[in-house]
Amino acid sequence: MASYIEENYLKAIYKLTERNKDGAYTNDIAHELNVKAGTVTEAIKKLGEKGFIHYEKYKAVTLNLQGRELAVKTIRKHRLWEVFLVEKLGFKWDEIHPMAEELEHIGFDELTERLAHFLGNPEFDPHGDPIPDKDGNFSHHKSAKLTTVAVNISVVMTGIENHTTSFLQHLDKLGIKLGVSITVKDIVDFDKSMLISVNNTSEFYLSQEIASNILCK
Amino acid sequence: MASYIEENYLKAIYKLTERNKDGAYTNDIAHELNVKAGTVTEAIKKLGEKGFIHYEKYKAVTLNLQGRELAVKTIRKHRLWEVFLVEKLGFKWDEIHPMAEELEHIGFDELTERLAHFLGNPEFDPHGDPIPDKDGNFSHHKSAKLTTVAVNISVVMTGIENHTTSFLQHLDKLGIKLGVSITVKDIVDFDKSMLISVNNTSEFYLSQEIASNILCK
DNA sequence: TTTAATATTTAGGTTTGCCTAAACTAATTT
DNA sequence: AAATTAGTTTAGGCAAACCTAAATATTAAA
Repeated sequence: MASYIEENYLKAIYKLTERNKDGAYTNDIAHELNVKAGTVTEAIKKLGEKGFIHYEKYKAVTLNLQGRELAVKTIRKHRLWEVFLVEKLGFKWDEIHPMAEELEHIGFDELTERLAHFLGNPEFDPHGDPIPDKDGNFSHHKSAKLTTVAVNISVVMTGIENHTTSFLQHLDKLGIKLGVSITVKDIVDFDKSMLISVNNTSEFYLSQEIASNILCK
Repeated sequence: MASYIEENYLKAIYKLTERNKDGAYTNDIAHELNVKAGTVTEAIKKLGEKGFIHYEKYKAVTLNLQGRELAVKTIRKHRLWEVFLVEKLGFKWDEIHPMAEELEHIGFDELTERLAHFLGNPEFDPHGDPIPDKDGNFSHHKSAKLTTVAVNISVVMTGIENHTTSFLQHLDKLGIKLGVSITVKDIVDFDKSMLISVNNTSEFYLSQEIASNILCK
């Protein structure tokens, strides 16, 4: 049995380990969960004793099998609920995170699987992130950052690398959402900003900062 | 802000106060929540300080406006989620309580209202219990216990007074569910058991104990 | 009305999860 | 290699919820 809070630690460690293969550092976990470093130390020590993670003093922690399974299951639930909130309840993609953050801790396997079935076993959530199946396997669309796309090439928007509300709302305002076609019309030499067209209609400049957070294929 | 646990105290007090207008007693709350009496004393003392209930030493506690609103809102969420679980995910009425018990604590008004709308603003949950609207008003079907129905009278099954899994499963086995028509064919003088027919097809005897937990109109 | 039984509260402990501040370890710079 | 800086852990505290057991109140019975 893992508590609500333990699940959040495992999720944070999972996320950080995706970026840095070595594992997750105390300070980074603390920052991720908005707690202080000392709190993290005692939490990860206990998670180590309980067999969820590999903990050694002064080293980055990594998930072991049990911990990874729980983290992935929590991510699965989070993303399935996000699909529910958008597809069934009509929420927008920038509104759903806090709700999914609570719903993800409801722990009944049968509920999760029936929810998945009800939603048509979706493979991606409303932000384009893959939803692991019940065995923990992720679909993979081999997408690339918009910044890697050359002039005159058209691509399809498939995801984002930044999930903040302000970024999501800005994309909304620009008409950029999952599935739209983006054509790179020009790349400005000076600042690497891009002139793009969306669905061959609207045309505007996009800063490199924004473009680098948009995934396409 | 009230925690998950505080909401459960308020719900328990609400439930007990429905039965006994004087209010809820420490021991009864303890029994309802599976905690010890001493734990309840400190909990209700704090709920009193926070302004959710009226607490006086050695007296039964009652909800004040704020506490009642929160209790009713929690009941609303519980019953809406139960409708979701049965209508959308296909669970049976005897399986849903534990899941709803967790879902009821997800606290986003917008989510609750959209869920209600998605479900068609139901007035009753899968057990026939009324779902309060967003202002806390309950629909009322003026139903009576099956034991009060006379011979040769037909009624419609509208609810239950016992929510245990075993009772629900037994009703399933008998084909008694919300909406079926029940005709009282005979009442046995000896033990007040009833010979009934369900939807004018199957016919069998029902103990007084069971009949007294079935509501009809 | 005194006693006995029942219910409630208080007191002292535990665990979990958080905090701050001090102590320690590791990494980086000079 | 020594010293400074950055990161981690330890220690001592606090609040929420729970426990058990002892002390009080209240209620019911003799």
